[in-house]
Amino acid sequence: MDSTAALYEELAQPAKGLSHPKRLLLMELLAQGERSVDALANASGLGVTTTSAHLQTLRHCGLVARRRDGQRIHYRLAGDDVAALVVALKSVARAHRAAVEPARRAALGLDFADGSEVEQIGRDALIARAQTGDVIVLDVRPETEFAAGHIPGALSIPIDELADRLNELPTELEIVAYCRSEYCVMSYDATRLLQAAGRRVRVLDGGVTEWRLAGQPVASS
Amino acid sequence: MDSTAALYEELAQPAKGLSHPKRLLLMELLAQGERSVDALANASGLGVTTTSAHLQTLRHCGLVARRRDGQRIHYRLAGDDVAALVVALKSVARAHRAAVEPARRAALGLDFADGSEVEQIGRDALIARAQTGDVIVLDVRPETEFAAGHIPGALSIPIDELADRLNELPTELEIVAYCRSEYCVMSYDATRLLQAAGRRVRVLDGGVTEWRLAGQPVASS
DNA sequence: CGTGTATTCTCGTTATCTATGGAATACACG
DNA sequence: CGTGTATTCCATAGATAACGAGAATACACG
Repeated sequence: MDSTAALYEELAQPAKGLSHPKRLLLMELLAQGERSVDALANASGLGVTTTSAHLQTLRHCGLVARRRDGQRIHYRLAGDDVAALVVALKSVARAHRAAVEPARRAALGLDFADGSEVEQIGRDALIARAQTGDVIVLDVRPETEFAAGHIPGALSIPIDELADRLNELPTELEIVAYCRSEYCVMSYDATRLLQAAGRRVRVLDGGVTEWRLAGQPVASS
Repeated sequence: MDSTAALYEELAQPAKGLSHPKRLLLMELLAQGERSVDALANASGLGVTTTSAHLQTLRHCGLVARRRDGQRIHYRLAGDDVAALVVALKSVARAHRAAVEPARRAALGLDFADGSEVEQIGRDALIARAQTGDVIVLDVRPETEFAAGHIPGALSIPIDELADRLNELPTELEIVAYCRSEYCVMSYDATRLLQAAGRRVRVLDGGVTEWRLAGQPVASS
């Protein structure tokens, strides 16, 4: 193998890491903050062994780094450029692959019998609305992900607990729900639940990952 | 397979396309402009059958599009977002994989026994220098790629012909050579040749692909 | 409507990747 | 220093991908 082939072999490695759907899912989870192997296994539905193997692959591709803390090992994205690469990848897929949009609508549950659509709100529009104070920004991700980084001023009610904690949401204000990313189902599930309860809800266009990469502030703890 | 898995399967496809070194090389060639299958086979060193198969793969991944013109079929990148994705991929590889830098230096021939380094010049610095007019911008790619798009005002002398056409370059001006991209060897080969002939040469940091994606003007024909 | 050229298709061989169970390792805790 | 937990290593069977030679297809040209 000549040196040029060797160079392209090296340059292609990160793409190899992202080329498996389960690894892409792991990257999306890691974009929410660092996580241990078995937390990732639980969240992804993979076996621990398989998860570990995929994380090794991602590490050798240069996409993730890890840190030991006692018995467990926490993996994290290797950098913000990696998060941006993942977002760019998904954006290219959506723009140039016809099969993505129906798959997205199916996964997010956007195809209603009555033809209604979930209303979205852009980042800039949300920022403008938030300044007038007449909107509740609702983070429906699990608590650990909220703690690792969220939109300043957002209220945290994980999707699993939302049905039982409806009373924490003032009835007179519009709600804007968000979760991990453009392709995460949680904010859409939350919207259906809240709409059934008679609330006015919109979904933020893009999750906290896109928010952060756009240079918007993120609060933690 | 549930619908979420199906969605990630779809989103990962473009990465699958970029995950093979030869396909990444084809993408780099296509970033210079559209090309027929056998032109790509020749330029990449692959067999025609294999090249065609890789192009099919890239097409199904949504990374390239094609156009029939008589007997031949011209492939092209599916869009500028795709070119940007490829650049971002290479950038991530370089930033997070230790093996990339030595492979790059080996492929570009940057390791000299005397420890000397090739001098680079950034885009902004080149633009500033070009306005004073005391610099020759030299495009050393094949003529067809120059025709498809080049830096305005650049002089075209393909690397193969450079040794025979040295007299076309004024001796009193500094030369800035460029080619396809950050990882393309041609401008470095040209630099060595020109330095041996006693010329003062620098290499543009990034090729015409990065130039275009940075929003700089590109001339064609 | 035959001939030549460019591209794609078919198919078989070989190599690589994935998932998983069980063993091995690393660390914390009493 | 044994026990329990988290992670990685090892071996393997099944699936998928790469390559190239030859056949088939699509088009241009006379």
